[in-house]
Amino acid sequence: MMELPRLLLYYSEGHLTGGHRSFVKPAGHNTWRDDQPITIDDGSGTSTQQVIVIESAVAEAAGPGVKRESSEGEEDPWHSKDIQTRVAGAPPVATDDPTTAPAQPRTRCSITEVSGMPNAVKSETKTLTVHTGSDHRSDPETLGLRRMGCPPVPGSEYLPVFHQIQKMVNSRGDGDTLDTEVDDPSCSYATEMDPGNIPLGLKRPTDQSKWDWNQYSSSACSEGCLDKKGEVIVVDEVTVKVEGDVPPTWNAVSHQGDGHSQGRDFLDYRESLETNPNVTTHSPLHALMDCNLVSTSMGPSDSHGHILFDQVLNSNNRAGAQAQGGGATSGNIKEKRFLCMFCHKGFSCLQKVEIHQRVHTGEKPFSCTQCEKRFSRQDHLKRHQRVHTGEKPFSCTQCHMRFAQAGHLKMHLKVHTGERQFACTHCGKRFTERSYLRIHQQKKHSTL
DNA sequence: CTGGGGACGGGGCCC
DNA sequence: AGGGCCCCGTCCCCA
Repeated sequence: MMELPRLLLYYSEGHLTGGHRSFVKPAGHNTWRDDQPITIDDGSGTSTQQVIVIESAVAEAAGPGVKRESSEGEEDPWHSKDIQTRVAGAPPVATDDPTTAPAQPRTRCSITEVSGMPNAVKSETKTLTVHTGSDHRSDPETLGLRRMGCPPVPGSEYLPVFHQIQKMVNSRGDGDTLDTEVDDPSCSYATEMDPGNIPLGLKRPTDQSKWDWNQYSSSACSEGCLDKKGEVIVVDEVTVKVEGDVPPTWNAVSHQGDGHSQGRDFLDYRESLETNPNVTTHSPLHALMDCNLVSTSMGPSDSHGHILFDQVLNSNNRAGAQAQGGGATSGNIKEKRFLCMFCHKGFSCLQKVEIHQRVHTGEKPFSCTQCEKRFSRQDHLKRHQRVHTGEKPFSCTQCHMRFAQAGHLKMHLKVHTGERQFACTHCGKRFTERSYLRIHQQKKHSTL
């Protein structure tokens, strides 16, 4: 059984925070490189944030004024069983049958029209059902992409398409049709999405093992999509109950490691789903992924669509969820209720998880005006710019050396103190830095 | 080879 | 909530 979740859907249109910028990776490049020219989109356009509150999500779902039109979707064996975030009273609309509907959109799309909001916001969205990975595409036809000259790309990643969708959403703020804003610069890559013109790294790899997460993140995330920050799905707490035990893979070790490997796991996972629509998985990552896709389809989404499961998303799975983040969420879960959709690490607030997710997406919204270098964080940019200004605020009191970073000074002070706290366990040799010790051990004791 | 410094990524915390 | 700072870690380059 499950109770009726109260689902809050946030998304912003071109919402940029803190100097947030989108960036458009040049076509043909699969990874971000510092030396690559990048088109900066300051996102000076609309920056409205819209909130769709779907209360109790019963049949009337979003309540008065909100019309929901569930399209074909699919039953998710896992989510319907284990997560049960599905709206109560909204039984599975359709059973996923890849044999009968192979070309069906794999996302359940709907049009949510929120009345009472300025401009009578209409938004493309999906039902809030969390689907399996085999259900993570929006229907391009439903979304009017064909009319926009953006035919669906078989097997291609859909995030840029969703960007299109978002643009449509923007355009529909005035009640216009979906086909507006075709001249929006962000649509420029729409043609790039054409199957015949899509060397964007969006092709699906034939060999999953060779699939580069950067390829995904840089293409799908940077293809003009990054100006769509802030969309959030918050599965509100308390009302969500979860049935079933923690899936065995919930604590799987496969989602550990560095960010890219996490992303790769994430992608490989989805890849497997795409290549095998019949695959049934129980990975929570899967759930997160699909949630993301739900948010993605809502409009401004991108690969950074934030899946923020509130603290009791998995009231029964908390232990697993805590373990999942490598212990990152093992602290006060109430304080870290925003989960990274990639690694499930918990953060205390939305912005933190947004920033953190750049680890996985590779997004670097902050660019140096003097050297084109880009940074994921503003303070990193500020710190970097000391390279250009020559500013060295940190001075040694013992030798008048100056440093641009506090850490440099701290490290330098060891020269004076003679501190060598890192001792080799093999030969006893001591070093001032852990990295020195590590290198020493690699070279001297690698055979041990 | 080692030490020193520069640069940067990421998390946590404070204001 | 957002910005900034501190801290830690890592990598790289050079003497």
